[in-house]
Amino acid sequence: MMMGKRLVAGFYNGKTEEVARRLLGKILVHESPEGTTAGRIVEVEAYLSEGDPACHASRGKTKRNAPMFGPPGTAYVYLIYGIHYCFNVVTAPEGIGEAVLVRALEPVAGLDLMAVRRGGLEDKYSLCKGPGNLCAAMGIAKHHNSHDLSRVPLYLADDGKVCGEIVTATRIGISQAAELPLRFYLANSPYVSRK
DNA sequence: AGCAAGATTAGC
DNA sequence: CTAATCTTGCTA
Repeated sequence: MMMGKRLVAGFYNGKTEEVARRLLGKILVHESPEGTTAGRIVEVEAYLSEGDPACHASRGKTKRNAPMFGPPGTAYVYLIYGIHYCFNVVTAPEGIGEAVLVRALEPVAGLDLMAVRRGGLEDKYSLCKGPGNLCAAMGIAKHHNSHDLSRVPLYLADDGKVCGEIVTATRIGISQAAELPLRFYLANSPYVSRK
């Protein structure tokens, strides 16, 4: 299944906010043993190393956030509230702890498998809505932590499709630095978790 | 060794 | 608005 060109290292050049915006419209693909699922990124949030206490890396490197300090294009996957996984793309150069949280996808392949993973949910607009939900639908879990996103089975690709207007907003679900404009989503997408 | 907090979600 | 559920990191 061809989902476009894999993203290469140069894609991550520039500030994390810019890379976050650049990730909108790109495709996340998971070729799992159960089948392939893929979704177009429609909503993201940037987490920065400086002036951003909401960022997991803001208090230095620990066992948990270590992948955030790895090379750009690394996956940072963690369990939140003991129940849901959150999927991030490491964006800053190695040694700097920054990442982009993917908050919503427009499903583009493997919708049936996504529905099964979501417990029979059939509404395509809800399949990958929210960071925990998209991980469930895509079959992303803790064993993907630290994975190199230029390689199978989990990778990012660009199918060349141009995305529309980008809206800048504040991040969801955080208590610190909640006023920073670090959330970005596609204005015309019905798959965004919240407008 | 104990404990509070957490980039969420579904259900009342 | 709250419970569910568990790993991590900080404090003692």
